[in-house]
Amino acid sequence: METKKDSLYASTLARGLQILRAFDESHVALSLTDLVERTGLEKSAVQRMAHTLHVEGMLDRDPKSRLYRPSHAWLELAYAYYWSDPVIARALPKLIEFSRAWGETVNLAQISDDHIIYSLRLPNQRTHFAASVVGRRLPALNTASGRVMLSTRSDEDIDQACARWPLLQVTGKTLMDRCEIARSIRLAREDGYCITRDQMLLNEISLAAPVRGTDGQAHAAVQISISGIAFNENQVLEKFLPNLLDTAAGILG
Amino acid sequence: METKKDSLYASTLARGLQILRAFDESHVALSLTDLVERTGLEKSAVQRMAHTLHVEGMLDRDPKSRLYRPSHAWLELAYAYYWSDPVIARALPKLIEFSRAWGETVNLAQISDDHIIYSLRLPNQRTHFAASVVGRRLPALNTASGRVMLSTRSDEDIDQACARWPLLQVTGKTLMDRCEIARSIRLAREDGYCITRDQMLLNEISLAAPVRGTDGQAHAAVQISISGIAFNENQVLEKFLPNLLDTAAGILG
DNA sequence: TGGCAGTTATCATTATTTGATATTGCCGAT
DNA sequence: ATCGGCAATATCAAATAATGATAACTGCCA
Repeated sequence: METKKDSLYASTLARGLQILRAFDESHVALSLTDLVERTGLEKSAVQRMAHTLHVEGMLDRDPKSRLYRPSHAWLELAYAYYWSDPVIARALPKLIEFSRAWGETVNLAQISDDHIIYSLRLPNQRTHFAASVVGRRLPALNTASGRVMLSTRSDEDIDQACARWPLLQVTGKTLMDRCEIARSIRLAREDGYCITRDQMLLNEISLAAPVRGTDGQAHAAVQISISGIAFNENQVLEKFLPNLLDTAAGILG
Repeated sequence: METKKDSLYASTLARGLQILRAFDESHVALSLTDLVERTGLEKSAVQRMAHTLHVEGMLDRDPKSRLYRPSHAWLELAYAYYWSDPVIARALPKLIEFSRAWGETVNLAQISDDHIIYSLRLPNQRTHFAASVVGRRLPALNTASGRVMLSTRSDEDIDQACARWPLLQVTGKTLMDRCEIARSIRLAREDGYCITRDQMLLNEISLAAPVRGTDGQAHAAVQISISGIAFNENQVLEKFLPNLLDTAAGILG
């Protein structure tokens, strides 16, 4: 037990959180023994934590299979998050407007450490499930949104990020070359947008514009996903870029 | 200290959860003392819990104001929830299809005790923030979705619910008469849908259709919000009902 | 500059968690 | 039906980790 020699650190609470975080896109319902495996906690600890979380309404349980599952409370937390983030409230109407006007998928992405997280998604066509629901985290360097946000930071920040931030190969064509990525970011700085293709999904073109605060730095990015079959990059730029830039600029402007 | 004389109950974890739940739509950033007030916990306990949650990445903190706020992790939890709920995966493409075809706001609502919770929302027009973000909970009896889901249950269930479930006056016109509500539910049973007006928002017409499982009971409802200025109830029914019923029936069908 | 409210730190006390173990219950195989 | 094995529950003495009172600090505003 690696105690964080921190007298204020409540390890029981931390253990409970570990249980919550054991659930993810490929672990949707877990038994006690699954939880023991995934968290590395003692069987008894898992038993007590899961029980407590269940009593407190944070975990549902199938009485038949005895599997634990996330409860609706997890969505309520998201609701509280939405109210707490001032960017969300300003972005949502703009995104709705864009979505309505163009009938294309629009997302709001935010930086979360060295990843981006999609905090608003307005899907407009059938696509993969992961691409339509809120809360997905992806390595910032691999995404148009991440790059365009990074492009508003200092050169040192960019160099550091390109050197150290994680990469994840998602499709066969996900760009993994850090020099190329750095180049892409500098280009984004000049252009004021970033466009990618086939990075998270084959035949998907992703176009992102920065949402700048008063300091000029991007707190978020507005991103659209366009079919790479129906359009090529130039067509996407021509058709959507001006409005996307307007939409993004209007959020904190 | 009201111990739930339950030897498996980890009270420290429960206290941590209390901190999380202290945040909501009107409490978006809380100081230590705010948290003490809202949770009723000891100052020291709050200090340790908040600190732990911060270290664990569940709370962000503004170093200037020292206020705690929900972190992006709250959205990640929502992401895990989405993958865990099989209804969501089946509903999402249908809702996208409907949204695209009709250009109107569509939601998926689920029963959560005596409330409904919106688990998917595809807003298509500017509306109130609360009506566009996922995770909002409303008393089931006051909503078309709640009533139509309830209408698929037994008579006893309905009677019990009408007698005991909570009501909440939201607009000046929110129906608070339990007899009227019971009547509305029985009508919904006959009709296979439920329509309301001015209940959660003035000049909003809400139309809901049940998503039935193999047992005939509704696990969810598909609901649309239509402007009561542009349409009256009959027009809404005529224009949208058939497709809404199809959409809802197609989800678990 | 002083005072105050809120935050951070400390520590002896003790309640709570721990983790090993025992028991129970469930499901599939025979 | 019966058995066997695995997983879930319950129990309990030991000791760790949480408690809560209090004290020290900090920064803000008058």
